[in-house]
Amino acid sequence: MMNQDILNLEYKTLHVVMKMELDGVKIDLKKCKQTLKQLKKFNEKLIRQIQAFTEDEVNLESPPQLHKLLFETLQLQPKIEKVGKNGCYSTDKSHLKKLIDQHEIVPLLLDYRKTISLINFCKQLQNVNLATKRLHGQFNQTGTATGRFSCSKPNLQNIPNVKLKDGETNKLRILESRFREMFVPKRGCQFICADYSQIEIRVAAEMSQDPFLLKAYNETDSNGNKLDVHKLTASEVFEISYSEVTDEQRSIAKSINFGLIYGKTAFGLSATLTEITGKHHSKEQAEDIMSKYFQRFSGVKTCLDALIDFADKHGYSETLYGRRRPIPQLSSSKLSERNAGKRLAMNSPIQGTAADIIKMAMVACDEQIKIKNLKSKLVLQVHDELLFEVPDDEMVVMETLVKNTMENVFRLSIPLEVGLDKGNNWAMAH
DNA sequence: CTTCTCACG
DNA sequence: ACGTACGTGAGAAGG
Repeated sequence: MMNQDILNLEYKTLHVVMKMELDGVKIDLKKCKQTLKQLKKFNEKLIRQIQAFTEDEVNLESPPQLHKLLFETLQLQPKIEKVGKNGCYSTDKSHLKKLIDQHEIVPLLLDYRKTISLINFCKQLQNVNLATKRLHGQFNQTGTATGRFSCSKPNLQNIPNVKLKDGETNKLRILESRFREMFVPKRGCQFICADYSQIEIRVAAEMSQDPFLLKAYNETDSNGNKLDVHKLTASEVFEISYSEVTDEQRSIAKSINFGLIYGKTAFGLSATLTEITGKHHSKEQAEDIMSKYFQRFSGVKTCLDALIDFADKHGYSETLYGRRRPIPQLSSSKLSERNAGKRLAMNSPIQGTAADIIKMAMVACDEQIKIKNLKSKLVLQVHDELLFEVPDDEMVVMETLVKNTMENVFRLSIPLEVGLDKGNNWAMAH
């Protein structure tokens, strides 16, 4: 059963989405073709290098054949791993990285995978509509479990997002960084890209009313600068002063903050800690950090428990705006299923509330554009981000319109913050 | 049709 | 004891 507020929101959103799909987005086909050519060349070279290690023809797209090549022909030693359903060791990126020192073929395989993936993106982006010469993805408004959009034919919500650091020379990274540059505004226009900053953590702060989380978003440091939520978390968990937090400690705190949204366990956190620090961290060490976290952020703990209780009692979870998601897993007889249900009960209201908010923002921005008789168009939505195609003479008014509308569309006890970028392509580089 | 892998938030 | 972080779509292989 759908709540009336949500139903109204969806009806209003429908018109905005329809226009977004019909308008589509312009692609720099020249850049796309050029990149495809370079990727193909790069890919052929990798194939030659890889095939040199074996006499057999190996289909690198086949995990079973790759398993054979690595662990039988080349005798690599898998690390503490179990086999999958087809009796093979996993050969995905994270597992290959662990084997990187064992054989020079491993980095080549990683690059090969990357080029194949990027080549497919190139092919998809070339399928522009013959009449409009633009790309028209389908934004599916219904169908996801949480209220988010999905996008298909092509999926415009998973375009590589790589920002190069100064002096980066890795050729594949450079090629990968071009993909958002292929999305360009039409003549006489610029893009405005507006994204909500940490919207899910802010929703968690709102739902929990946890004093420390509220403080992170409501208060400033002694110099009047905005606080960094991950840094504040680190200072609480590691019991040090805010200014003493190291980059590594901040990065650990960040993974805790995101982890809480997903119902991460101590086991999962220990793996993340090992990855971040490069040193082994036990489950017990992770448990220590988590218990310290929930001791300090006790409001978060209470909130997550309440979300589980609510879903247990009703059989569904609910967002701040009343969107529901049934969670039948909670009444499963299998413990692992029930645990999965608990994670959904914690995550869905948070992810779903963020989805509600950006739908409201899409509607509100569309209304404002109409009221002011502007020609600016919404061209993409990527979960917490809106991309507008804006005529040059509307730039000034649109910048404030978009930011203000998005930040004020739904009032929380903490501010919603929107980051705004403009440029002549989606990468906004320079 | 299912499994694996990989891109995004 | 159980399995281990949520939500998506695309492409390829293998059955």
